[in-house]
Amino acid sequence: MKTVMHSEARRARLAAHLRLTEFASLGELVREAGTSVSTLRRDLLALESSGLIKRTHGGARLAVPRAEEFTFNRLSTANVREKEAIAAECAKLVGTRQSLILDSGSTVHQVAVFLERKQPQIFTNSLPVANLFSSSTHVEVLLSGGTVYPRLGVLVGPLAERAFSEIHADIAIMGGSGICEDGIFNSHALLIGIQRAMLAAAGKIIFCLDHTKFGRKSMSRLCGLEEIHMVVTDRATPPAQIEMLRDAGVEVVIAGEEAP
Amino acid sequence: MKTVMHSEARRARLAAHLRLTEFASLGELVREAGTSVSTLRRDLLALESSGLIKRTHGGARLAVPRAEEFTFNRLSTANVREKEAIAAECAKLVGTRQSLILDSGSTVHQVAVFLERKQPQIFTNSLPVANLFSSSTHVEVLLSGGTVYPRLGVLVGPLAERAFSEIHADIAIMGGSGICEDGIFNSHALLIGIQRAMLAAAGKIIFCLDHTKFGRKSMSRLCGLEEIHMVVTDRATPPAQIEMLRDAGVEVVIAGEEAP
DNA sequence: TCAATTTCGTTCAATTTCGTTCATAAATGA
DNA sequence: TCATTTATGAACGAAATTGAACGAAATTGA
Repeated sequence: MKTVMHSEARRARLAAHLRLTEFASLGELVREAGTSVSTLRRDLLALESSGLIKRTHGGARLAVPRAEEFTFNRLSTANVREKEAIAAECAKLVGTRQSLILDSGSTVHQVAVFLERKQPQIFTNSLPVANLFSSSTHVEVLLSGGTVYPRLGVLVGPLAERAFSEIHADIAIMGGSGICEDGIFNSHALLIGIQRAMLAAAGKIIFCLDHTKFGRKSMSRLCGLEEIHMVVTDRATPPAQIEMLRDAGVEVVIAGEEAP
Repeated sequence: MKTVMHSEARRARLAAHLRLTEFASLGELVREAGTSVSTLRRDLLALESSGLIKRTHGGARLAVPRAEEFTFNRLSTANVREKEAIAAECAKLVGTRQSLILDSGSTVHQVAVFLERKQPQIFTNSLPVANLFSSSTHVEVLLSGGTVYPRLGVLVGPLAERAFSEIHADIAIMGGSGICEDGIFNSHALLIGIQRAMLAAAGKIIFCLDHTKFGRKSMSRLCGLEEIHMVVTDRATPPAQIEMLRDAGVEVVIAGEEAP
């Protein structure tokens, strides 16, 4: 798989990534391009002189910002660092051209950012995710219908729920607001029905939950631990909690733990 | 399979590979063609002089990148003035708290911009329209499901079609690419089915069509003039065309005619 | 404000790729 | 059959790309 990518292809890929994310850090772009920092800098220079992007300290951003869309603002989301690590790790679990169900929520949205190269087929009720790929030809996005929930850009209601009850996907990548030995919880009661339909429609269920979600319950219980297959979290999660999950038969992946 | 391929066949194969991958490195192309680097270079030279591809350092890329079929941003900037006038006029036809079906397309998108104060309930298959009301609590947006059509951000497919067949709205605000005495036409065959469902679901049907659309037919016929109730257009539309519409029983509103 | 860290831009050596030339093999036509 | 044309593969110097190093500039945190 040691294919050397050449400048044209690399730059196209970088441009695509930036169109997707609006802004990207150096490290992110280095990972995306698979080259050294020097080369990446030269690429960014070229893309900048072509007017496509603007370079910034520590990264680059799209020259012409995308139209106002539902999109998760980096600054407005908490624990960006951890969520990015979790997202990158979770994306590694996805194979090429698999069909995925993507939950709404900021962590899962982050996962989507890393998914383009996997050329997945995505089912989602998240407008931000749909917007992310609206200009990508490599990713097929099927949006459930539903009423747009203001500010979050999540599609809710019976239309959304029914859409998921009529499909099947290889993997569901989910989020939640709390996890403990009693199961997984979510704070939006409106979403519970939809999430249950998502769980029922997927062959494999992965939850992305940062350490702040552990040991917490919130309003509505979504499902028990026995219904899920895998949890991706960060290093700050207490070992006892991880032990508890593994005892319950849940596979746990910890982002940022080196294992070459 | 170790047949000596003739240059023609080889080049066709290379072209096909590039059409598929957009970019390809030398090594990749050598594998594809099964020749030495020298011969491959000569092939690429020939393909380049035929205008099909562009050679790059380390490989080659397609001369005309695919998937850039139509970016209606540029096309629409030409008639922005007219479209805005039409949109403003069309928005005046909408009452407070009515339920609306909004077609995809740039003109109808413009109408949506003027609709917020009417506090409408909107059914649409247009991602840009949904995004427009991202922070508005006055507008309720119900998005049809469907596959996201790249670049345009339109939801298409059976899910979208079915969504509209199950609802009813006071008014449908529609767009098209051509209108003449035979009816209304649209260039995207994918959308025809959805638009028909929209028409069937609305009590009143308004088409927004600037003067460039008159007297034109395009690929697919959407409906006859007897099925629609109103057309909003601009002052540059020939009077004969307007007369024709009125004779057919269609109410015509001309944007920018009244003195305020 | 100052110190520590990160990022930037430049230079330089190493590698890869390009274009040209040359020799050989196959195909064509007399 | 032989000469001529065409296609192919290899070789080699020139040019471009790449990755690392290092001092300068900017950012961050106290």
